Amino acid sequence: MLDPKFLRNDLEQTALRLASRGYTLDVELINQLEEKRKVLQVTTESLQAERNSRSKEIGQAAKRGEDITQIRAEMNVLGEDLERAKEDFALLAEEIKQIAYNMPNLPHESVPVGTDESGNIEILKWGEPKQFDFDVKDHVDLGEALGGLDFKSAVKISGSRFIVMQGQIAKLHRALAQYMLDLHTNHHGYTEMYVPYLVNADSLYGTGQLPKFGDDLFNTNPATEEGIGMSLIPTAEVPLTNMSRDMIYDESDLPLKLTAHTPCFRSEAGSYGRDTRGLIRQHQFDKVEMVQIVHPEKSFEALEELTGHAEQVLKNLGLPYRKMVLCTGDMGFGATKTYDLEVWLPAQGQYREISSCSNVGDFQARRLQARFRPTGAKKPELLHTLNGSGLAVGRTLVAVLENYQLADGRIEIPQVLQHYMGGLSHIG
RNA sequence: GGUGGAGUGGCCGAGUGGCCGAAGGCGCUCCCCUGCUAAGGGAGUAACGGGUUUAUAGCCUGUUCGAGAGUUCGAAUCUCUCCUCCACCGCCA
Repeated sequence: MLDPKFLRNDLEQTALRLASRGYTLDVELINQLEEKRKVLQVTTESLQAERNSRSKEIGQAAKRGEDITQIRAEMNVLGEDLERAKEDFALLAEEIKQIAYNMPNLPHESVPVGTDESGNIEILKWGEPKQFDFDVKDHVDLGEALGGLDFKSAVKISGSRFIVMQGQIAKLHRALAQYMLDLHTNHHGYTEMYVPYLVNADSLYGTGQLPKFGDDLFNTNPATEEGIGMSLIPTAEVPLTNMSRDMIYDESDLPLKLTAHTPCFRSEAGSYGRDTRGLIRQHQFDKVEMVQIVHPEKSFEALEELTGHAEQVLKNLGLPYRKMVLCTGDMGFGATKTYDLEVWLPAQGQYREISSCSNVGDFQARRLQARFRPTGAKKPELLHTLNGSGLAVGRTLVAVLENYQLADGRIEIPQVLQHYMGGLSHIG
């Protein structure tokens, strides 16, 4: 959620910046609503103030033994007026809130302007795509031939966009997650977390999945804003970032750097027909997530650092990748700036997203009421939150299978993983 | 799942209809006293929102005592629903 003050003071400017990411802000409508809001709120509150003070008088009069039937009759009338004003105000406030909740974050000045992914800009390329002297197979063929990827069983058990892994491939998948977690905790300063996979609606509002992106979630019954139902996490960003909800940290506690390995569940509504083959787009996939909760002045610095941590995983695995800065039109809802890391997939002959690292600024923190008290200061201030995949485990498995395949269909195991595979150097 | 108890400020804890945004204590900040340490004395110390304003200063004002709804001129206090925690019983990885 944006600072409501933007809606009052910097409306034109805000509209302009939102337009760069394809969001049209109805300036005139908001001006009208704000005008009404101001009047309604002031009248409501002054009625309230009058009732408060006169109710106090009644108490004192009653204590002195005076007759209060007259004044109580007046208060009944005032009460009705107040009731009406309150209702009108609540209605209007709700309308404004809906607009506010559905407005995306403002992009940072350094973000290139564009309408879709074609406007993203490559920042760097790391590693050379390997030249194969045989016809490369994709991860589906490789995994099935090795008996490690079982799409048929997954369809039987659950449906499409699920996977059953078996044997050494299942172990390799686990090794990847393990390795990432160890790297981030031992070398990058993150605290390992184990978190719930089912979360309540408050948490989803906090990180911005609700109200706008409810269709992407898997829910338990009845699962609505007010309901008791819970949702499966679409990313560990939700539980990790919500750690800071309703908290006031000491400045000396910052930054908080959290990481967790969790499954992620996404309904993928609206992506029918896209990436139907293989592990690229699944309803359930594992991810090692990094979250940082930082001082507002440090968040862009932290974004560079956090992205670097994700890059380090790719480097250590020897997987060629490129780093993209997303343009205004392709960024996620809450992001002020996002780097995507794309790994080279030889079978597709292209780079595919494997990590997305965003500085969310105070956008989530405002909803979360995630604050800190600057040393020596009285007033708490909003924190900034960041999140990034470090990395998506399933897609990393894809990348390892495809990049490390040998002519005979075996898979070489990257150096850093061999220790996690009991010293094994090859699969198959 | 059953029965009983409880949720109040950074923390502990009082408070059964108006004098309560809330006693007292701890903690914290500032000041005084003290040769050092320890002890002592005094003052201050919730968050969020609206209006006014150059102002995150001041002033006016609203909301918040687990959440929501209700009763009432008036609710931390009474009623209902829900959530959470604690104890015991049952069940269980």
